[in-house]
Amino acid sequence: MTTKFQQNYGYLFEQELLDEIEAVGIYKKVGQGDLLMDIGQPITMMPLLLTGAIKILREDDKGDELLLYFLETGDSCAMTFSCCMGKRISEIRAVAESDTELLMIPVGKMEVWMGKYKSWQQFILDSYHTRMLELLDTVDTIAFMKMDQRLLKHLQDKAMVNHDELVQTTHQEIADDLNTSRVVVSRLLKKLENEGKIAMNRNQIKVLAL
DNA sequence: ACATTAAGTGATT
DNA sequence: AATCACTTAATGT
Repeated sequence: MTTKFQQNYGYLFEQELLDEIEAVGIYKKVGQGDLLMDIGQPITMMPLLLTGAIKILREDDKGDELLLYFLETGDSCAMTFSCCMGKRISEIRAVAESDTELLMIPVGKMEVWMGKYKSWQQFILDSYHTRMLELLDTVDTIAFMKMDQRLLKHLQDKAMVNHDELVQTTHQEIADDLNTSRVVVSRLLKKLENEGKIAMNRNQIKVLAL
């Protein structure tokens, strides 16, 4: 665990901060599909991803989900930052996209470190910035791209975060992530297959056009 | 062999 | 692009 942490974050922080993080951070391992954080839940810890990936979802009043973006190794969750601005309730849901190892930091510490370590402050601001860009990208995607393009992009993203062009999922799951119906996904996937961009089998899709 | 779950299809809005 | 109402195919027990 220590080595994985050093590998991904070692170059970011000074030794003193690294020591503090290792002293106070709680190592956690979660399996694919595990719920890490839900809407309305109080935030007490902020995660630093060591391996794996997490998907961040929003939910509408009817319980329909929409995927916002993925978090990968080296990322943290921007929503946890806002809890330092007074609000301590999560606005999003976080689900493990794959088996994931995390280092959980108590939110109290991140406030203290903001003042104490320049490198930490920089890390938080950078993270916030990249999350913001990710979010803008998905807004663009939802607003301007047609379903077939969104679908292909989603598959490519999924292949990317899992480091595997073979995506293990069902049409229904994809439909949930994109907030559309399974029938539509099935039809568009068939079209993509005919175009030679993907190959399909039950429960798995191979992304050929990366 | 049977039940369950995933995926395909045509028609309608 | 969504929904309905099936059908067909793959898989688990």
